[in-house]
Amino acid sequence: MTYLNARAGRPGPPCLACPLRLKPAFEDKSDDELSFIQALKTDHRSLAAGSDIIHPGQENAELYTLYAGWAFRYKSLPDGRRQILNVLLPGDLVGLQASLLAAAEHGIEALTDVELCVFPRKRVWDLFARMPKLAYELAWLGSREEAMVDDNLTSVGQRNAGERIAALVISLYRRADALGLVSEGSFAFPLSQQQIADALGLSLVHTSKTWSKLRKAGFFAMAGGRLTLLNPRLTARMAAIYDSAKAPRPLI
Amino acid sequence: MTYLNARAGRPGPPCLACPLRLKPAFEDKSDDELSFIQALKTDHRSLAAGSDIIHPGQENAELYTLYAGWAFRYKSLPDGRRQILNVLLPGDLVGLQASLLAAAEHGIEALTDVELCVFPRKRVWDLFARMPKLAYELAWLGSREEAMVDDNLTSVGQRNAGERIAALVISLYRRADALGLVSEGSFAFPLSQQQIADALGLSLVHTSKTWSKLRKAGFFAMAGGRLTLLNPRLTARMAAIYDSAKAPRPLI
DNA sequence: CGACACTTTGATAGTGGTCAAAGAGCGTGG
DNA sequence: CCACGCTCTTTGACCACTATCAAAGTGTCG
Repeated sequence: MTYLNARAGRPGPPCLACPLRLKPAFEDKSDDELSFIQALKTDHRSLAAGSDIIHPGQENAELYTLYAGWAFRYKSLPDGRRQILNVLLPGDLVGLQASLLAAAEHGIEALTDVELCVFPRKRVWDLFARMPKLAYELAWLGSREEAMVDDNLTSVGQRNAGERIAALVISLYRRADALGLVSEGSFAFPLSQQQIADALGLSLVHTSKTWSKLRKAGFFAMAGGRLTLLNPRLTARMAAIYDSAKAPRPLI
Repeated sequence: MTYLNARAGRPGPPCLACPLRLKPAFEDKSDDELSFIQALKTDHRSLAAGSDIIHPGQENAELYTLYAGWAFRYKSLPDGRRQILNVLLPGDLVGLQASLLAAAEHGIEALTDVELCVFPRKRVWDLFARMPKLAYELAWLGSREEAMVDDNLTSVGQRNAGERIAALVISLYRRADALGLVSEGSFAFPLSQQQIADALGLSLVHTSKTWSKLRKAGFFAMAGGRLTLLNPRLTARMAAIYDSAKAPRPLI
């Protein structure tokens, strides 16, 4: 996070060959649409972990696509408290809200080193004018992000510490899985406990205690920055808490 | 909320004469766009307070505009806990997320008796194809709603009970004010304490205690279902907590 | 090895939850 | 007109979950 804070200009692969297209989570695009996107894209940019992709209050924010790495949206209060609103994974749109609204009401920070595809704000309008199908998908992606914030809010407002952590882990596991990022039940989990605390509205200390309680109860394990979901039965109970399906019992 | 649960067919005013257009909050539309909207609108519907506008899990939800009254989006957990995600005021879009996503991941309930303008889901696509400017505004409204959920999440995750209530009251006051719903410092405030609790992630009892503490401290008063913001100095301090401006002190 | 960031643990305090019951407000029906 | 039932609000007592404070432990990197 020191010397390379905004390495730009590296071309990245052409959109036609974008590896994200291969993932099951991504719909097929027509050649027309792909070349339009390709023309829209003005840059491929790398940022180090910890740097701001969008500053709080920034005007004229650009629109990005997260090509590689993790990021998160957050909102700060004047006294330093901050809330992580949602986590962004490869393929997610970065800064749609900021590019539609006059000024960003939140910040976006790189959680790991990231690579971004850059689309200038002005051309977002072109996209609406000329590629309604893509515009529709943009709106769809926006709704999807809102649904994730909805989930988080429900967690933070209604669940206790253990349930919140379980829900977060499961949600990230599923999203990582959909991207093919899970191998042998484990996936890279770059969130620090402070960041988990900020995402769940908990204190760092309580997060640490609850986190290790869940680990010791056999829900999951951490090793080498990777998280493994253990014990399918327990995991299923965690999922029951996460899904709107069946009645929960206390987690621990 | 008994006999009239979905009185439909009443025409409502033509969009050209929509009273919401007169409010400063609403941008001018061209005649073209207005007649397009008018053609899109298939119904004008009344619902009683307490009824569901969109059921949780509902598929093929229609898109609405809230013509009159208040509503709220919510999300329930299997055991009955529920989180109110945001409050909808006249002029707000209802069900954008539900109409873009395959199935609604939340419910929307009428808080007061409401009147809705109905737009069929299928035609939302027409709007993207033929009226890019309107589509852009739709996406803009979606981002605006997400920003409101962001605020709520930050409140619930980071603020204590008194601050949460203050932030909610101020935010609603400002929105009501922008719609011309405030007269002499007071506005209709139809939320029950249970609903406030559900919105803020608090228990009913604690909400009641904190609410009356704020009242007794002279922040606001309730009478006849209307809330009055008292004491500009205290209000300014409440606003300071709400705005991302200056460092807060304890509220009470 | 030391600096630094992050995690863990123990002790203590407080915000907010739960339980229980009483008080207000309001429409319906005797 | 008042009683009854219903919903919503208020209050008190008690307890638990979570925050705060403090300090030690672990790991990584130059």
